[in-house]
Amino acid sequence: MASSIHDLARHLNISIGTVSRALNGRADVNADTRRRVLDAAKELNYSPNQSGRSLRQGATRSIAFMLQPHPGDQQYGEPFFIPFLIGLQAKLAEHDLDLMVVMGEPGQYQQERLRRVVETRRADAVVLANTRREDDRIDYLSKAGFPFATLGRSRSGGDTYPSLDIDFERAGDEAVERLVARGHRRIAAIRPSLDLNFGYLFLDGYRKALKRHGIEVDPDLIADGFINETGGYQVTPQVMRSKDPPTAIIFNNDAMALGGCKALAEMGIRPGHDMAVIVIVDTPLCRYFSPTLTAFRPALEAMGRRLAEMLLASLPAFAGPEGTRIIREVWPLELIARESD
Amino acid sequence: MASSIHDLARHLNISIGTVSRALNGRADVNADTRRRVLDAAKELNYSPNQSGRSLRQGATRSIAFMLQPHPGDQQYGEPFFIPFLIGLQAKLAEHDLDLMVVMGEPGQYQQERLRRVVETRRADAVVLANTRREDDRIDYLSKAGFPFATLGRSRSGGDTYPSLDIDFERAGDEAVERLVARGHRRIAAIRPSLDLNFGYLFLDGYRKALKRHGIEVDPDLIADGFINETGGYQVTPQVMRSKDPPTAIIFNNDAMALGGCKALAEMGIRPGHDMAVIVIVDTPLCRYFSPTLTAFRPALEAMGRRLAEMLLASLPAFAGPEGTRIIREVWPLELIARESD
DNA sequence: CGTTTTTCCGTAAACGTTTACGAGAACACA
DNA sequence: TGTGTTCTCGTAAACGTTTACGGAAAAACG
Repeated sequence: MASSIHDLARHLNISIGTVSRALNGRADVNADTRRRVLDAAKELNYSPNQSGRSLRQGATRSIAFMLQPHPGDQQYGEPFFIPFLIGLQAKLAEHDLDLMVVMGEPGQYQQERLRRVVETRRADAVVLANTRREDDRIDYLSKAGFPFATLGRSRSGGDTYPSLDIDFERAGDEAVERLVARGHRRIAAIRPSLDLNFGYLFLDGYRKALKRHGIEVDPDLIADGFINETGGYQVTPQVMRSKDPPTAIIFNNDAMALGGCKALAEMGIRPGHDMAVIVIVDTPLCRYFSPTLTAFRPALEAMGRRLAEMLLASLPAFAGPEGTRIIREVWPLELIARESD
Repeated sequence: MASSIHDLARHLNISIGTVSRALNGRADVNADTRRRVLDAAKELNYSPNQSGRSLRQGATRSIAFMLQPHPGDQQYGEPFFIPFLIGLQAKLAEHDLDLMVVMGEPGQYQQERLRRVVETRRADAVVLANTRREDDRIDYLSKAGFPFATLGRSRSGGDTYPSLDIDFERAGDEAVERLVARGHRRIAAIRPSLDLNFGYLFLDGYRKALKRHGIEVDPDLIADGFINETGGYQVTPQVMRSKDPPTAIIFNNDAMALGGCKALAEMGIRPGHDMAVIVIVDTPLCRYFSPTLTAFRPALEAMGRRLAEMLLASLPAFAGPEGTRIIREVWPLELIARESD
């Protein structure tokens, strides 16, 4: 069924070496011979077997994308990652690279799946998502000398790998800026309690902007919750119990915002009327919720394409003449003004 | 860096054949030798190179999942496929199989990507999504003798491959049943205009239930639109212009329902008050929209796991002693009653 | 025409596995 | 002791490529 390079060579009465060179565009093959080989390849419907190539060249031409569920949950933060994945895959496809999706199992030792990919050499590089502040996957890959890039910054591993992140600090800053401009002084911040770096970055921006406006940072208005709807629902009443309650809340996650709005509704507080709400990192849900939620939106698909480029630029096999470059970028978000603030 | 089976054999002073047999659990190796091999493998951190295995065994141990964008659009129907993908990947991982995600490019010849995977033998089998009524990908794979399974039924290819689908016919029937029970007689049906099989199945169930209740099927109440929000927005006014307008609408797609509700709102018609709305195939958006949308929900993650099992059962290399079985299943949906009807 | 260079191609090794085959050693049995 | 059986392991081929090397033929050059 599957024709091999031997079949092709036999059919043309030439050696497999020449066939291979012809197909791979090498210079030392006669123009006429090359044409005959290419024609015959089309006729016999020949494509080189990837396993054979991989073995010989020591490269699989596939990139693994690893998603890690949040501990204690089976959520991966999907609505966020899908557009990113689409962009990533599109750019990789341009380079004839395949994308393998690896998901850590909820509640299992996370590195298991990653190790398997790395040790059995199933992929040439890895893209990590859900980056933690301290991320043992990064430590492992660094130590193993395995190429990788991350979506999100981490403290682990130094500046030795490409990374692409959203400017959460600036988003936190701008959110405060916008609310202050609309007259708010009591602004709460609700973020995930996990060791996710963006929660810290967001809060840095939030604090910075408050200070710039001479507003005291009130610890009672800052709360951490689990990064899903339930988390937002549970933690929002906490900031409302402050002796001087907020008039605005910035949520660092869409799901938490939805849960938070539910909690507010139960307290008789209407987001968009009695309470300004801003979400950092927009997802489709923000657009359809009632009231529609003002949110900061990243260009996720473009980011997927960009991170693929950055990863490729760091791989010796793909890097251009200027050699291997480690690039790190932080992208701004776009404010989508809606009804909730 | 990467240790090979040769390193391991040299280290133990035995042949690579014995090492391989020991690692693969073959019977003809001394128990003591096997222990020494396994220990040394752990010590030297050895894992077999997948490219080598693939080449020798003629199997890559990876399955490709192909998503196809709707023509003229760059949408893949993501919110629907993600839970499915999670289940699929989880079950495949249990069998040490990798998942490769292949996305057709919008506006490009769709089979291109698929051919590449098949011809270069990058995967052992394919799972198709977005199945069309007549699907040339199915024709291609059948003709090529390449193993595959589909999410969704198709007319192409006969009963020669495993498939798993939602019972759209029954959902259409039940939706009508529910609306009739609530007193509705003028019930509209809005479905995608593309050659997607579920649109036809849904309509069959819709018609069947109407007839059972002696309600005439009014062509003015049936409309096709593009399968996204804009499509729903554009086509909904069409059924409202009927001389005897509907009091209920069943949408065959979540995005179309959202667009439809927007159109209704602009006409001063409030879903859930002046108009009953039911959606077939629930997504998270239905839960957060206002009003929340009554919808039929499939068990997508379980379906992903199930289709993986069905595919594996059809593969000679994985099929049990009873041989290769082709299984086709149609799963029911669960009605999630909310505010909109 | 002799020499050097270039063009083109075949040979064979290598990538890391798995596995069919066969052989030596140990054992059982008469 | 001789014969047959069972365990255990080494040898070597094979999977389908790519590529270093060398050599024959052709072209270029003096």
